[in-house]
Amino acid sequence: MLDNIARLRRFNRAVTREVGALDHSYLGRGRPLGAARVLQLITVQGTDVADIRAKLALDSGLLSRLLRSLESEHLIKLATDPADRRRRSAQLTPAGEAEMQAYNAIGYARATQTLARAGKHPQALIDAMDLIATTLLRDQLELRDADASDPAAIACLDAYYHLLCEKIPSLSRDMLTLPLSDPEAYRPPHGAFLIAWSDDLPAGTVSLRPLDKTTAEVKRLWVDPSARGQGIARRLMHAIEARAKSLGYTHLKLDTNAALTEAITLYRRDGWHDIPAYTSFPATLWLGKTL
Amino acid sequence: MLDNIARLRRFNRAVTREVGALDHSYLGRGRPLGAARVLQLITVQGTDVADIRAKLALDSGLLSRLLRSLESEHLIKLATDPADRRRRSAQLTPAGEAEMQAYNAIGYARATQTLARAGKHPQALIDAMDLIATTLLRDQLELRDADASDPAAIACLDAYYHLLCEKIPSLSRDMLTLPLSDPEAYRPPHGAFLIAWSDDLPAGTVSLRPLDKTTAEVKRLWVDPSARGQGIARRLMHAIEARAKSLGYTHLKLDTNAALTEAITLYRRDGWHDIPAYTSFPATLWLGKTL
DNA sequence: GCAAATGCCTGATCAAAGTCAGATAAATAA
DNA sequence: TTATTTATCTGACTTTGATCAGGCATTTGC
Repeated sequence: MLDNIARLRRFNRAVTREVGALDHSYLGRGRPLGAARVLQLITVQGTDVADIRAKLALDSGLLSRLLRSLESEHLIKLATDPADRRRRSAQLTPAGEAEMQAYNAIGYARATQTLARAGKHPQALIDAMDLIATTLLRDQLELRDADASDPAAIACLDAYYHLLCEKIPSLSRDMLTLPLSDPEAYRPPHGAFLIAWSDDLPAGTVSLRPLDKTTAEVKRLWVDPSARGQGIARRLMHAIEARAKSLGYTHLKLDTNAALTEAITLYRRDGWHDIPAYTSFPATLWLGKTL
Repeated sequence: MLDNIARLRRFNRAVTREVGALDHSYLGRGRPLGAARVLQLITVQGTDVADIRAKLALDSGLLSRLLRSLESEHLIKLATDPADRRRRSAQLTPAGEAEMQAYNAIGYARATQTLARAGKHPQALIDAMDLIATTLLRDQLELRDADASDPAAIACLDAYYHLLCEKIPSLSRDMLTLPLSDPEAYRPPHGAFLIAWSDDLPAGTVSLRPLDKTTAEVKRLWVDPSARGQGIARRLMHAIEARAKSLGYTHLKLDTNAALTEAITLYRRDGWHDIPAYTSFPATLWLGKTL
């Protein structure tokens, strides 16, 4: 354990250097770091000023000035929120978009440089970073509704299918098509599609579709490998069960494959019980739960 | 690749938060961060002011003022270096030591807290951190001479023996004793013991002991698992060969076990060739090289 | 021996970031 | 309605960190 502390402190020092170097490179565009950080949170669609303040933990006075300095550079436009006219939201101008692109290019270049230092095993470095990011952002995990046809949803499902094919040898990737043929089934008011976000990366997903008036089916529970062991699957399951309840269902079903042992352990521990088969291959196990 | 960049940037954000939180907790002792950072580099034995400046990349004027502020708090004493009276070195006073202890306690507490967030697999988190730290500090790796009876050397050898026992089933840990029975053999002017330091963590080691006037033996090449794949073993071997040469040897020998395949690949690629057996179990392969 | 370089110190100045006490306007609760 | 809360802005101020030019004592190179 003592040794672990030494390792952790070395990590802190190494990463402080790295972050410092990144910050320094962000200064190359003649703008203090604070302003650059604020700019990077502003989107073309418009970002709530309150959101920025919360994310960066800034004093309202300081943020106000930073925003005005960005406005005087014509990078953003400030507008009052029509719904609540005390609130303001910041919006990127075309010039602001170009400036963002420039910052992204810097980040991209530095990231490439960092990966190049990984030597023979760049993927191992990325995996390690993922694990750390997911762990540190654990309490920031956010479950949000998505549409089954969103790019993020499709990316999750693709990863999920990939995993299935690895675990179930007799299953081949071309038996599973994307996007889903029935996205409508996963939309309100009868279905749902939840994504668990860690920062801006999808870490897991689960979905719900109607079977009949009182019964819905839980489909495609998936958690990114780098985010396992943190209870994300359980959070997703609890969320989707709560959603099913609020949509008026009284019974839930799901089908799974005996190869997915961790998931099955989770289901059973959460009160799911065996039911008769209601689907075919690749399903080999069928579970139900009364809400 | 694009996805990797997104992952890397998420890592940056996660870790910036974490480092920021640590920095913030260091402020709890009524001293600006700069002064705290300087203080943490100063030892009871005395630290060269020039070293501090190099490590923190500080302006000499700024450092001078920070040192004086620490001195006025009676935490350090400044003395001119007797060997070069332009140089100065800073030394912790007892009060300074106590203050350092307090900072260490803060770091320890935060580290414990971070590890607690790792959930079921804290060791996986530490391993990931190690991999990242070693990668990022790759160009800061420093080879330094050590004594075979140093605690750091013994820790390295212990890890090495552990690895040997894993790789060679018929070998048991109690057949290998520490500390070494012949530390004298690894001291100048006839032997050497090198440790590769990544920040303040030993990442690898190799040693040299005399066999006769013209021949020395390379012993115990080891690289920490978290630091593999970065050419550290090769750097250690090249350094020890250069050292052997400068000590006047013309021939090198080593014994190893067929189970240590990566090491053997390295030896052969670096011009080592088979020689007759000159030791017994656990050795199963003997190599030589002419300098 | 002397010029140049080195290591550190001093004083002046600056930008960035953060803090705080109000001011203003809008929304909300009583 | 009125009082309170909320979201933002403004102005005054401070600390921190950084830069730069010059000064001084010492060491090094020739």
